[in-house]
Amino acid sequence: MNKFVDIIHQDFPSIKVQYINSTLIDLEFDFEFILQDSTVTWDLYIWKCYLSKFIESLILLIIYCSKQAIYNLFYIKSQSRDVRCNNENQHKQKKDQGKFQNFLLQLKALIDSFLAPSPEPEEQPKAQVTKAKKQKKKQKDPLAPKMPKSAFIFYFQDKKDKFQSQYPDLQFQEITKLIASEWKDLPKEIQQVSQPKTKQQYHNSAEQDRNRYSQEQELYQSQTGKQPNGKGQAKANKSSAKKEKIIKILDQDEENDSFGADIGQD
DNA sequence: TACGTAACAATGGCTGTT
DNA sequence: AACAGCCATTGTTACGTA
Repeated sequence: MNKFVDIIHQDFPSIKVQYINSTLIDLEFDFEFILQDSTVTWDLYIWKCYLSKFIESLILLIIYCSKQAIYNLFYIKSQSRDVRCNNENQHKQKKDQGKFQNFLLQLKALIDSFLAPSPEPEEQPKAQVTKAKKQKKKQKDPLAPKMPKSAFIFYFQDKKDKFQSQYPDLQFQEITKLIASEWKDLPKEIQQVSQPKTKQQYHNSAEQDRNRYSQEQELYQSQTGKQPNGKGQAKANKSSAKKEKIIKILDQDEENDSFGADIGQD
């Protein structure tokens, strides 16, 4: 809360901040405080700058304050005050001020709708989801073929022992994080000829396992008398086609890399 | 049919339940 | 004591919904 107030003071020194209690604050300011700064040329750019600052502060407000505090913010007491500015800019300033007021009114409407009583979150769906998960787990046929291992899983199996011996005190979850981190950095190593195994090789292993899964799935379906799942199969085919497309694009990108300078000169 | 999301693949240690 | 489930990750598959 204090951080928010500090930022409000810094960005909007004309705003008076008053605590009502530990969670509610009352803000009082007039729209014309911005216009008081005679050094500012009042154009749309500056207006946008102030607006972005204001929105930034609003976001902080949402983080630090309760909904009620946000509501209080928009009970703004606008005071009429003489604006010391050039006559030629006065009309534009009033117009921009109107825009700003409209913005605040729209924002207030938004906040009002946000604050409208919403139905209490029902815990029942969550329980149903959990139950559904358990039911689905129970329904899994032990004779059904195991799902194919992904490239990451192959990499995980390959690196697990190395990381465990290297960091014997680390918990397994932490080791998993390390392996995942190294997996993300792996593409950089693809270009190194000396690298024993590249990411592509793990993807190849995964591709082989997918083929294994397809064959076992067909066999399983013929043995159990179940009709092939058209939807799942179609999706799998689509996924495979999508992957091939991505690989093609990547290959194309590699080829284009040598012409990158030409592309950049559009 | 497209999209979103849960489940699952591997792994070992830990925790909770029976 | 034995067993089940969770954690942590990425990538793929299965399934439900609009």
